[in-house]
Amino acid sequence: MLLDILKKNKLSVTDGRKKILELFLNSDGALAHADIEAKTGEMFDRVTVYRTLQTFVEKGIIHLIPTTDNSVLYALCKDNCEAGHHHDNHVHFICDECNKTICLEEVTIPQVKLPQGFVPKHSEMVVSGVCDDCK
Amino acid sequence: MLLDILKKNKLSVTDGRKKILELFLNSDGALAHADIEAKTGEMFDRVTVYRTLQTFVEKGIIHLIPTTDNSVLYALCKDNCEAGHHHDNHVHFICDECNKTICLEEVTIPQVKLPQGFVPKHSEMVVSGVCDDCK
DNA sequence: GTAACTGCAAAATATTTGCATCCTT
DNA sequence: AAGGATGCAAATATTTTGCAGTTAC
Repeated sequence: MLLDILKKNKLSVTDGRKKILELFLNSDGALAHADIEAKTGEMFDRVTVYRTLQTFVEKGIIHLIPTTDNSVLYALCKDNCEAGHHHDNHVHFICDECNKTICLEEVTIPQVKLPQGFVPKHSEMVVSGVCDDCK
Repeated sequence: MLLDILKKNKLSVTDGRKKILELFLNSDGALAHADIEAKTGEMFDRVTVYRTLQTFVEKGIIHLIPTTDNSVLYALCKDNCEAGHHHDNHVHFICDECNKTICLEEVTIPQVKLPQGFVPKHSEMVVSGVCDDCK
């Protein structure tokens, strides 16, 4: 699974990529750069983490989640994501209690009617509140 | 108008606040810290801009717009926004061409049905594509 | 062997904090 | 006059870049 993903995307298999991808596969929610750094400790250079995340985003292995603070959140894309063409049009949920960000794969972002002249290409939706675990 | 907003929020009227609020009132879209710094030049210290924006957010004069990069975008709240209780549940549009972020006041964020156990408090929706000016 | 990846150092950028001074009320 | 707001300096934090050494294929 892990190796498949890397190979399918023509990425050489390195310790850093394996470890970071594993973190995403084992996480139900989104991860920030800081989360990954915390969970990998001294294993890799901070720069490597930045570059690995960037590579994963470019290849469409992970996608970005919008936030209102100046942070960057990443979450795993599902199988049908490909480079440059993501199908991650699901709603993201941020829990105010535990602060986790969760991909609600089964909740599709609804279409909205835009004013005259606006052409939509991509939509993002973030709902915050209390998650199932914290309620 | 400008003074009313500051007074209504019990903020002392200073040059910085007047100027920055004026920028928002005259802007159809969202502004980043950098935009404001660029438009005010050497007028105020960078720190003052940070603190002013933070104050405006706390008072509910402006609100944050979610982004996928590590930037922070601010937009003016409409009249019925109050501290801690925003009514800014409208869709934001980011134009891929001119890169402007526009508040679509008239487009309300639709409700979505969440999985069992999730309690929604607040929703954000960002649509990107091509805006009316750039098409 | 070669291209790609990593670590290190350093630069560039962004944000926060403390404190003395100045301005608004 | 008093409290709040600002500017400055400096500390932190974050992200990017270049390059030399190492690793995957």
